[in-house]
Amino acid sequence: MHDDIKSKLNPSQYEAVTTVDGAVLVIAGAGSGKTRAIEYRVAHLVEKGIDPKSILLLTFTRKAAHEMLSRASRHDPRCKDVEGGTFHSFAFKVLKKYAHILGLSGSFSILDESDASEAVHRCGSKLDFFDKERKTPKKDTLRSIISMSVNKGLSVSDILDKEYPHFTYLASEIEKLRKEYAAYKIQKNYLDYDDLLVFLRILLGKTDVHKKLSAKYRYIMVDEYQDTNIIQGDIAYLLAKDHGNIMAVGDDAQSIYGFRGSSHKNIMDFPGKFKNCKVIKLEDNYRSTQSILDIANTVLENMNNKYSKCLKSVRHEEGARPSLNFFKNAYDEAGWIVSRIKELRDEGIDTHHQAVLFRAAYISIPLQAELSRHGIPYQVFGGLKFYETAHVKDLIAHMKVISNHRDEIAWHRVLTHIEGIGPKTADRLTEEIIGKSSLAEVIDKVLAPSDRPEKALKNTKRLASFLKSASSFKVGPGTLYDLTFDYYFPIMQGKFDDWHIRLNDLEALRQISSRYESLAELLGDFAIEPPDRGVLKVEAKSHEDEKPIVLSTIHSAKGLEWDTVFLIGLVDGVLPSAFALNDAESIEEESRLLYVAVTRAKDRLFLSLCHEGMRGGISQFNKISRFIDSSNILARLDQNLSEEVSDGDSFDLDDGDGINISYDKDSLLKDVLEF
DNA sequence: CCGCGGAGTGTTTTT
DNA sequence: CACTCCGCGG
Repeated sequence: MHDDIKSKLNPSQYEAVTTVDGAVLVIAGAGSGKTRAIEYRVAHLVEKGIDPKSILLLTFTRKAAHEMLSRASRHDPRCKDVEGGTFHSFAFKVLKKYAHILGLSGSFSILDESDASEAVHRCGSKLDFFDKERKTPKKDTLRSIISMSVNKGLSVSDILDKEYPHFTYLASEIEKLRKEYAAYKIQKNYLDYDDLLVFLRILLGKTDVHKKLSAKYRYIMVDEYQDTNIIQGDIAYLLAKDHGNIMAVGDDAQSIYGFRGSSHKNIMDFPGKFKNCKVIKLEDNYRSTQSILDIANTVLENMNNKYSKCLKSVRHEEGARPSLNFFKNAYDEAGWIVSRIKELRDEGIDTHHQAVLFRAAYISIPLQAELSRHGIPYQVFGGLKFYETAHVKDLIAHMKVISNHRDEIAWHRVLTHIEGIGPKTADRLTEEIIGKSSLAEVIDKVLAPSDRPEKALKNTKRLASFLKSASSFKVGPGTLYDLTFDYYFPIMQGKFDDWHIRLNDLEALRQISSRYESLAELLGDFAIEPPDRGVLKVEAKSHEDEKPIVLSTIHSAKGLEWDTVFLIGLVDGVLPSAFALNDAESIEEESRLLYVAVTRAKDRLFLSLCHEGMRGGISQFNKISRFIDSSNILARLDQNLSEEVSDGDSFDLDDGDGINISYDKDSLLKDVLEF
């Protein structure tokens, strides 16, 4: 192994890998072999005889943790016992064990974003916050204001000044609401995503739990450190302060999570927090050709905050010049990308070595349609998760009330799906339900009485019998799913016109459920480490074993790389996002996002945009992104107009000149109605 | 009090 | 375009 290390790493990587004790900050430019350094370091520690269970690897996504540990396991199988995960999943695990120290039950439920909004709404109603006489923020906005104040460590009024100046007059009331919401969650044994971090910090900072944890985890590693927020930074510090063995890895130029409170200050302050912190820089780029890096470097150069980085390719290849491609509309663009993908595939670049990246998931919809049309399988990362869709949330809510019969948010959802029961009755019943000591009692005492209208009665009975069979004998999550589905299916058909499409998601949920041993585990994982939206099944006749091409938001593409990258939607309002245009700091983050996107490409980079944009149903002319429309970037790109690049694949119709007009409106209507 | 239909609104990124 | 909010009829 040792010779292996020396031959496979450059001197800086080698130093990072072989520094075992003390604090180390690794500043790693894009493509500089950061993942490789972590992979080898984990393997090296284990080889040295360090117990893998005493190594903790905190990453930003579960995917990243999994990737690094499975790579490390190839060097030494013991590496699979290393603890790895996101801050949130780690917090979940620790809190399950130690929540009682904070006076909380270990069987808390996790509120996802929409649950949290519901909860905020309940608290607001209780405080008579929603006054019809005045304009108040919606529940989602309130939740996000409160969350931002937690994650950025600022007061509600600071957040309002910055993000919602028109609501500043409500500052003290929203502050009150924030407190009410916090109290509500503690009382109901709910934790939202922020609480996981906040409570872990309290546990580590104010109790002796940090002693136990730092005795257990002797070696801490944190990836993507530039994307941690203040709370996460504190957690890392508290975990490591007793022994000082911590390695943080990051790149300040790739900080793209400012919107949820990440702060590049963490990375700057890191060396000051730990004595004798070693700082190692990885600067050589192993990934991309020089002409791709030239674009990346120019993006950095154009920013106000200067980053000292200048990426240099060690591949010694100029490579193909990246191109900028203009299209009339999204369909032309999609058609062109699909034919280019096929071309490259025929040249031997497999589709899973290609990726299409975008700022926001909705940008990719026309492309998804085009890929399906051509039978090319694809997988979408980022954007709306399938667990956030209404039908999946519905089904999960039914499983939640079985897991925790005091989950009032889940009950409310379940009850309002019964015909004849509306929000008011649901509130009243929920109130009764949470006073009961068991689900059986709920079924007998609350759901049985018959003082309701005929229709509601029948449906309540159906619910009661479903709950009885689902809870009366020990059913595993798989069986429970089936029972829940049988109950929910007719409701779903009534609620959604497109229920048949939604069945796909439920099928995915069925498969996931059947893999779990316990319901509590399923629900916990579902909130914290949600599965990605499944591969879209496309009948790929000629290329059956073809791996899907990745379509991903730039955020979700972090840390990954492909031979060929298509970056679409390079217009003002998309990248940079319309949301960021008023604020210099946000604009900077958008341009770091562009930096992250272009540095994902190894060999080929295609930038594109289309001029026909839709906003709120009104079409408008899209302007080229301000980041691209600068002479030093344009000079490095080959530019193609859509006429030159379009091929025979898209529809090419003339305007029908020369065909006799044989219809008037009446005869058209007549023909239409015939069918 | 429920549920339907019409009007209005705002639209990112993730755990 | 999709989701939420509001007002009215049953």
